Amino acid sequence: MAQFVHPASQDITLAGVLAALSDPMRLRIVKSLLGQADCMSCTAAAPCPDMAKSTLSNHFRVLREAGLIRTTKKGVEHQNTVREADLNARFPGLLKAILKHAEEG
Amino acid sequence: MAQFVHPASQDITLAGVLAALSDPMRLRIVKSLLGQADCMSCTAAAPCPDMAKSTLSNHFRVLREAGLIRTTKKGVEHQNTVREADLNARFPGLLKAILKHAEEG
DNA sequence: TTCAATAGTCCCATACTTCCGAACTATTGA
DNA sequence: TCAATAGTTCGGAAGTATGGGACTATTGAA
Repeated sequence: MAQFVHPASQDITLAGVLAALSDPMRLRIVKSLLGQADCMSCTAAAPCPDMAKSTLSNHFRVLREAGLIRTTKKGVEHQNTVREADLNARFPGLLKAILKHAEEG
Repeated sequence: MAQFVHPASQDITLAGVLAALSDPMRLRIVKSLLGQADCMSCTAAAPCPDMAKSTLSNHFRVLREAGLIRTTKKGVEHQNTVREADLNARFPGLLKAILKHAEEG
């Protein structure tokens, strides 16, 4: 899946993670993804239906480049998952501590 | 001290806190402030000596408006403290979880 | 096969932020 | 009263985000 840029887990930075999650839309995307056991397509995880496709795509790119999610292509959809294990290995407890406080939904 | 804008603790938002801390310089400022028992002036907490005064001032404004620090004026200096109690009341465990991973220094 | 539909990405113009230097304010101390 | 110090505010240049439209890739149906 060389078409997507996924940083190695040791390259995930604290500032990068915080910057990625500091956008309420992206926080909601990550929360959606964690709520699902399975992968989700971009549109399925979209925080609001009226967001432009390009903007949504951009948010996913930011999350990917920050190392928060991994995207693989399956047919016409892209499957996204939170890189929970990598994140917990790099910054133990951080993701949980942040998402605990993300608004209910 | 009406000259500074300090949000009420219930107005502190998760996105605001994350955005404020997603800048490495501001993360270092907060880390410096927490390392001190006492208040610190802006320049004393400055993350690097060659940063423009206006930039530093702006970082402190962002931290203030996000509710991370409180600033009071004392003579020619401004005294800054982290609003630890407010933050812990609003988002228990968050500040600690983030700063635990901030680079050593 | 070809064609339409679907899911995302890429590109670009506009709008918003951030950074810094310079000018400004406020306080202190000589 | 004047110089020095600590920050703030302003304005322009550089960077970043947004969303519309064109583009690519895959699927499923005719």
